[in-house]
Amino acid sequence: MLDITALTKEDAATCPVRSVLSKVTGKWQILIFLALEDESHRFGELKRTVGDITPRVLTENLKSLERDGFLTRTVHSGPPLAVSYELTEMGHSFIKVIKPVVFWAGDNFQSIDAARKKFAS
Amino acid sequence: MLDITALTKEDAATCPVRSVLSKVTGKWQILIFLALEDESHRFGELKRTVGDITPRVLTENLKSLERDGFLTRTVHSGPPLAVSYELTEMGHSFIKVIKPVVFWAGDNFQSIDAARKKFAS
DNA sequence: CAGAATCCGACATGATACTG
DNA sequence: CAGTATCATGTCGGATTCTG
Repeated sequence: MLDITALTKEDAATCPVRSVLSKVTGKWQILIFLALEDESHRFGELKRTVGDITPRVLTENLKSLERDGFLTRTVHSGPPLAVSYELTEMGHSFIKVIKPVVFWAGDNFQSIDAARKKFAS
Repeated sequence: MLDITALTKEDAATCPVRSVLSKVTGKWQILIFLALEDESHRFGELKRTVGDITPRVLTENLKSLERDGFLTRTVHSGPPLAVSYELTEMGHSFIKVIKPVVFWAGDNFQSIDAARKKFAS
């Protein structure tokens, strides 16, 4: 088993596992990762692709991911002003381990739903 | 690419991916999973193993994981009263896909930390 | 176009005290 | 032992408005 004690009593800034998990614990990050998997996108494109996200929240998420080295932000001087976001090598590496979780979710949602219904009864 | 539109505009109750990710978005669930990976544990054991978690929060987490079929709760009539928690087959299946993420975190934390320092400058 | 500023509400967690 | 009950708080996301 992993050394659990090494993961406890630490905040997200210092605990490796929590630091990484925090990149997908939000409501939108996983969608951002998937949107950027194959190609870079501009701010507005991301906003449309991801869905109902507000610009403030999108900016916040992108800044967090950029800050931790998962993606890069590139400004193309306008006008019109354009800013593109692209996954880094680390971002691509991360998506490789997180996608199985996404697929697992698709494969097992029925079971989870069944468990919920059973538990309710 | 995955069909992102299928993942948007849905709450955690109906979106497969978010429903599953919500099992590790909390501060404690991953620790609970790892603690139960090799053997079942009683409430008090879990509390000590996981660390500074309060009984209220531990109960809440365990109930959520039980409700969705990741673990089972077994009452052994006392006295003394004993309640043991054990991963289900689905729980074990899930830990298989989530552990690579944990390992990835250990392998890449240095890079994340470096990116943070660089970004700050 | 790509954000920033401000205000607000919801939910997860923490602290403390109590119980079958 | 294994929880439950209350109260307090902090962070994340949502809505709205404004700007280089």
